[in-house]
Amino acid sequence: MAETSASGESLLFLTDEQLRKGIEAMFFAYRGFTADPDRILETMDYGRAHHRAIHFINRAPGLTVSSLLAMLGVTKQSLNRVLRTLFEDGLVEARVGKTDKRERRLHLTGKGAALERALSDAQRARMRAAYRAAGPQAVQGFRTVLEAMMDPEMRRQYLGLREETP
Amino acid sequence: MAETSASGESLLFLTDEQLRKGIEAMFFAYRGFTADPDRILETMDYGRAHHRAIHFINRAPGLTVSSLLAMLGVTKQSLNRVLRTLFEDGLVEARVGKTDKRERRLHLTGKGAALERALSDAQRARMRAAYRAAGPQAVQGFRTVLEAMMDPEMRRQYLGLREETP
DNA sequence: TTGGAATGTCAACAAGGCTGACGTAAATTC
DNA sequence: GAATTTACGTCAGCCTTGTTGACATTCCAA
Repeated sequence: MAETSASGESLLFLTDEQLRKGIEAMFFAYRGFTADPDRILETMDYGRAHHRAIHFINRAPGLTVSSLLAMLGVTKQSLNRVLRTLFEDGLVEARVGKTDKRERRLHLTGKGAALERALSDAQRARMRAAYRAAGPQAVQGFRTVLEAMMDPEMRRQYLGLREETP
Repeated sequence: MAETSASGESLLFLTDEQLRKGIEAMFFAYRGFTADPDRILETMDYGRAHHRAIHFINRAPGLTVSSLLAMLGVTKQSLNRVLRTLFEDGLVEARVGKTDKRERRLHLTGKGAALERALSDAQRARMRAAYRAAGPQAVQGFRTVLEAMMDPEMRRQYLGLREETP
């Protein structure tokens, strides 16, 4: 089929059919992407929202509630409901900001870090298998397309994250 | 940085750091992926669930409720709530199956097709821009990784879809 | 000192998942 | 021809996670 030989300077890869395939690939792949952590989470009383919070707190320990808010793209009320249960269950702790005492700097506890590891191990295992099956070239392309698909603001977040401990 | 030169036979692209980046890329990109249709949908009284139903009905006109169910991976109660509003609003119609009269074959009406076009135009525009920015090579890799990331059953669905009018 | 930022909280609501139970018509099997 | 299975619809109730709006507190900064 001509459609699979999307190489060189032709624009065959931009046909509506190709685009539709990309759309469906995103849909089905995202399901796979979340399936493994979801299975772990449902045994506890947590959902995907908890996973996301835990992920980003682990990723940038000491981040403030408002930066977490910005990354997750939800309202503070929504995030708070999640954070509260994580506090109560002793997975996350908040330390008052040093320079600005209004801020609450978020950190995983040992217990929280353990759950994070379990979740991301599961998710990484799938990602690793996919990467391995596809090869480095494909992975490079995968990341390139995903970056181009983000909203500009999100792309900034994605590219610019670093440890927040000013 | 060494991490960006994931080429050749090295396995640098399989480091935890690379995998984490892939995970976050999926998260942020999926947000962008759904953002444009979501904006259209919220002006009407619809949500992402309606979009998904409409997409797959358009994609395989005449499919049965149970195959749609299998593709979406939700319960019939959940799908039915969505389908009912689509029937009521005259976007989708159900025709009794010819050979098996228990089946309800789903089709978009003109109105439904119009909405589908609006939604997928918006979504394709972003996908097209991303594809164009990334180039054919990257697109190839993108699709390869996504396919590898799906659950096997979903991969079958993804690869095997065709017009259902037996 | 005063305005605004960072945060928490209460209340109410909606979408869209889920389970369980039940009903009906049509097909299939015995 | 009767019994079972399949394809679907529906009622009821529950949960998570998102939303808006309103209000309080604390603290930084001009």
